[in-house]
Amino acid sequence: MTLRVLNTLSGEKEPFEPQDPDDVLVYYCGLTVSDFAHLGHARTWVHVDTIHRWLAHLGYDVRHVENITDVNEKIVARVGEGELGDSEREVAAGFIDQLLADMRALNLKRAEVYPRVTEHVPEIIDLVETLVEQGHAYESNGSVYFDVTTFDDYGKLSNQRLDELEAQGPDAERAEKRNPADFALWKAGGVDRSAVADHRHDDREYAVDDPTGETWDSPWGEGRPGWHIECSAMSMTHLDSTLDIHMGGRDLVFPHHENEIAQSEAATGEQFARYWLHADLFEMDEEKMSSSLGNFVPVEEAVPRFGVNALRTFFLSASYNSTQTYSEAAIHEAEERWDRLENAYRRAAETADSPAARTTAEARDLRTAVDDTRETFAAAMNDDFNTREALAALLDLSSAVNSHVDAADRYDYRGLRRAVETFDELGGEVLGLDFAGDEAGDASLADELVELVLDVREAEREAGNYERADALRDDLTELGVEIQDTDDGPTYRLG
RNA sequence: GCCAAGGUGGCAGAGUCUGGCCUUACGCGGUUGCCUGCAGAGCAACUAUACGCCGGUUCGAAUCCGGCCCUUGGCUCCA
Repeated sequence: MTLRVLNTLSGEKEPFEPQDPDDVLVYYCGLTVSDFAHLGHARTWVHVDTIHRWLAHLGYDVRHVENITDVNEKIVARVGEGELGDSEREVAAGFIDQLLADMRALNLKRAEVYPRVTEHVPEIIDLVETLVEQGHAYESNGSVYFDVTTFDDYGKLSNQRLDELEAQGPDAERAEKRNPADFALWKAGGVDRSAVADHRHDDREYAVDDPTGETWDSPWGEGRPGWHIECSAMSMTHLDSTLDIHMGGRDLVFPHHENEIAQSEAATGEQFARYWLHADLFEMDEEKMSSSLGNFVPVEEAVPRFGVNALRTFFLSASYNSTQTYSEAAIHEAEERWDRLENAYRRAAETADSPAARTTAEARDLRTAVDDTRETFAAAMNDDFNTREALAALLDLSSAVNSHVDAADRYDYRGLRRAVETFDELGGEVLGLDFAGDEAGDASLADELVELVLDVREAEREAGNYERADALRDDLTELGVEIQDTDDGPTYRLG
């Protein structure tokens, strides 16, 4: 069973074959740090993370690089607000800290490296020089532009035709360009004032009227890197001239990724990325959620509110390559699904530990269900990362566990253990759900106290004092301890 | 205008590439029964024959072909 992925480059699902059979070189276009990350970013992250996890599960050594763009007119505009920092670097640093915290909160696997533009200016200048020497780029007024007419394949990713394209970039740039679709590799002088003005929020006061961004020396004078060039320079620096997988949001296909291909392939003469995977966008009221539209829910707010497991389940309930819409009802539904999984997990783990559990020759129903789940799950993930079906497979296993525990008078120890392992491996390792989270940490004293209260409650129940028993349960519930009575006695979960 | 993705039951959302073995996948919501001192969790069943519209191909189409309508995204910073 081989992995097949939808490649934007061909528009088709293709068998996945990395250059090296053991490694996968993954580059993910990360954020520009001019604002807080929102649920739209979170959704893409979770899918990229799950793809990473599945590749690792298949046995590949995943070399994952994810850039952070910390040079941008929008960041400079934030400097002008005067509250977040006095320089482009300072503002960026604050958002980067938050970004990394958000990623941890979402239980994302760490990338090998998170390269930043400010740390790679020499590599960027080298690459631009190469392109100028090759005749693919030209200087104009101290800026350097890529000449799109020198790259025959321009438009192959987004199916754009040069003569249909509208001019890129701010007005001031256009006069300097040979062709309307040429794009800046290097921008002369300081920050583009008109671009900064565009990014300012109208309803804010500006402490600094004329903020400036950082500039660097270059063969063309003082200046700043263009938007697209950093991804080419950094992916070549940290990975290779040819990537196996390049991922990003659908909104980056054009012009960002198209331009990355042009400048990279022109410079190296090699294919830039073999597979392009694009995550579709997250919508809010039939509009994409975005910082610039102001219609976003920050990750920082959403994680504590909904919980990381419910959020991941929510995002994974739709394909990475289809759009998804924000709605509290939908997130609530995902929370219910997650609860169902977690319930079955605990039930399987607890039942396996009960004295009535043993391995018998008969009653193989659960083991069969586990095998089915693993097979269905793998088939779903191998079919372009169909996470919704993968979740469905685990939910089927949940049903099987529940039916088994409800129906059997002797529990299948091995089947229950295998169910637990499967939840851990597929739900935990691959989908990034945290089954053990509630029991982790130093809850031992809390556990003992809860058990003490439950013992008292059991005694009251046996004595028929249901009012006192229920009062204890209510009190525990209020403290965030959920109680469930089962045939084998009460169980609880610390909220 | 050009390019791309999509329109599936009350909601959400797979399936479309590789026509039938597809089934209101999985789940949420609703109803009923079982279990329970109660609650929760769970189990069983039900929720009138859904696939944007119109044609076509086919023994057979959600799935293929043609046309049309609508939505979203990109062509300006963007995950």
